[in-house]
Amino acid sequence: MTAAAAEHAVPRRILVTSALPYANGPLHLGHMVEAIQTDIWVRFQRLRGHECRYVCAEDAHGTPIMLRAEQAGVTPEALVAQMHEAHQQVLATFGISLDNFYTTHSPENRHFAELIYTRLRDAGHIARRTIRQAYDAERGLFLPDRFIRGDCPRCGAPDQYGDSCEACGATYAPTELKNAVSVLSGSRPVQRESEHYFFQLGHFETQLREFMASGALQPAVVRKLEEWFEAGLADWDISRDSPYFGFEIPDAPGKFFYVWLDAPIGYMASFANLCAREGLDFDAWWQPGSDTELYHFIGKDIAYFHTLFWPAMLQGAGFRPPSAVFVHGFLTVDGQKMSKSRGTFIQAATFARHLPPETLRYYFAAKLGEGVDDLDLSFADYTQRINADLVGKLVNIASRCAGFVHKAGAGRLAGALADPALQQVFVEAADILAADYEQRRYGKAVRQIMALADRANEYIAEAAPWQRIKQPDGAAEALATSSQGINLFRLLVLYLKPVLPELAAQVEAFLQIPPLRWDDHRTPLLDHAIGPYRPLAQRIDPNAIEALMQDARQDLAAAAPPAAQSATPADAAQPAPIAEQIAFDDFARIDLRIARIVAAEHVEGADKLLRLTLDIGLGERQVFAGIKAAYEPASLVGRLTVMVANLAPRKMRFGLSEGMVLAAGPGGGELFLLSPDEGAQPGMRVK
RNA sequence: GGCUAGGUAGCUCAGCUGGUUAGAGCGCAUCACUCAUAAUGAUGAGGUCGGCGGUUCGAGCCCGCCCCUAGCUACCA
Repeated sequence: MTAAAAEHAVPRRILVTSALPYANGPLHLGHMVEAIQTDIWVRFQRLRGHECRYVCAEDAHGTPIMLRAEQAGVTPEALVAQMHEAHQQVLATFGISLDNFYTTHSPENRHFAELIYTRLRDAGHIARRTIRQAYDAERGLFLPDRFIRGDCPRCGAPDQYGDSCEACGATYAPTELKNAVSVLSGSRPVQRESEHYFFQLGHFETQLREFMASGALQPAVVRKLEEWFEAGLADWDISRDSPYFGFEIPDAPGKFFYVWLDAPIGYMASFANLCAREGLDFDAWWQPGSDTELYHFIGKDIAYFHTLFWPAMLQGAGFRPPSAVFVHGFLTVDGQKMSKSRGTFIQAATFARHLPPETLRYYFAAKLGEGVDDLDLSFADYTQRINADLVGKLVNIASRCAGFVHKAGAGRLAGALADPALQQVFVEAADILAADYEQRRYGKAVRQIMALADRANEYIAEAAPWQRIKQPDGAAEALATSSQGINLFRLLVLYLKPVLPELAAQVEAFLQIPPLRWDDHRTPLLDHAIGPYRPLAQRIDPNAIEALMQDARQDLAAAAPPAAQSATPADAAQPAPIAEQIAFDDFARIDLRIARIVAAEHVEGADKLLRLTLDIGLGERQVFAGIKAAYEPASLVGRLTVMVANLAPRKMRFGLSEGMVLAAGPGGGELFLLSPDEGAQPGMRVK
């Protein structure tokens, strides 16, 4: 259906979701890309007069939640409730117009998870197999790969995750890891057998291929899917052993649904909860062949779950598949991946404390398209764009016209348009803009709207009401042209209303009109009293951005887990807490020696390492030190420092490292080697 | 390693099935205006379209190789 046709057809019934945020951390700006993209689409549909419901929920289950709650000394339910509250608040701050923000730890979700599972089971889509898995005997639970760390079996890099090596990129099974330890207890994981339940995805290949060909997916996603089809559709492990925070599988005591099974079912649960509240007919929306539409907005990282497992689960259990899945890319900040260690990790709530949330909606809208491309938040670009587009050209139109409406017309708009042809240009843009919104080409829509704003400013410059009004009979003309300007402004605000609902509400108040609807673009506002103009948007203060960045860094320091291992360098400003007390004997076991650096050189292929040759009196040792960013090799040669001499040698990709040198600092370029005072000699023991 | 997406002016991005001197906004320069939150208007400078090779009468667009960025590699959530 084309957008133009849709406008006059019967209202569509549309259910929209965005991905469930996980209840183990605050929402960040990456979450907001998705929430904003979804909300703009939802608001657009409603503006057009369609029935559009938007639901989401807290993703409450899984091992990380269980452990985090335990660490905080609260129940998982309490942790989830707390995160739920915080997430809901942030979403509201950004104007995300959810009809329901529910939780996967709910009776409705248990009901649908059990229902879908039993239907799949009874239809023969569930298999059972015994698998071997790493188990933490001390803590009494099975370990996900990410909870096992050890040395990479290929390159020997220490302290790598159980599934892949960050140093050399190798992927492997956690059993292949050398010196593997559980990050929970530090104990060595043992292998233990357990029966798991599997969803047989391969049974649905035909339906999934149809789904893929139906136009429900973007071209890039289809190509990715083809790759997955070629690799073969493997069975999906949907069970986890007790203890696990989630729903117990009905016919399997001690087995729980894997969090990813009940997470998407949370869309249904949230909607069912809404239905109960508002008297909607759930089945009318979810039964096969329903004439309602169902859309999921997701990030590209979870495309697999939403384009394979989810449609297969739905169809296998007798529900309708999604009408489409809309996949978006990731957010980068000033060109860099959002990362805690790089300090580019910005919480949504922190942003909202310093900058108006609607400006982020505008900025994202201006850069979002229908593709899966990543989106960069460049603060310089953001500032420029908000100041130039929103304040300089858009709001300025009202600002420069309103005065003349009051001076020349006592606050009442003229009874006729001064330039019907120009008005018509603006009116005719509506269909194209609607099509762009419908196809999620928000950036294109915003560009066109801003081009129209340029036209409006040109018109006003040409009409020059400030000159007309000085002439004896010029008042009527000044009123006519400034009224025309206000009408152009009104259309621009209408077209931007899905993006800027708050601004639109302010403008509706200023114009003293009921809430704008899409169809209103056909009817100009004539012979109508308007209120006095008040500034509708403020320029971005560069200091606010500086303060935001500072706060973001503090959030990180505050959120840094006080865990024993320090995989990421701590913030320099915030000294790490003192470690656990040890006995003198423990200290005495460490053999520290004065060492002279006799050679230092770059290591071919290593990003961070320098190869040091150390003289410790008793011979030479080779040590690889991760200090490349902080020191020029030449500057090190000849100087004295301190090394741990009795550290077990570590085989690294580039050779054997026989000890380590001592340095302080957060890492990167900020590292400071220790030096002994004058007189120390290589080989002396440090006590 | 394999795969997916991207690499176009200082910045952010458009460029339809390959077709004449590659576009927009911002920024910058000059001029104009002074109604407007120093906002607006006019004019202008600025690009070997990541690199190399190929197909073609003709390539930003097609093909091959290479470089860079991001992501996926699905029993991490």
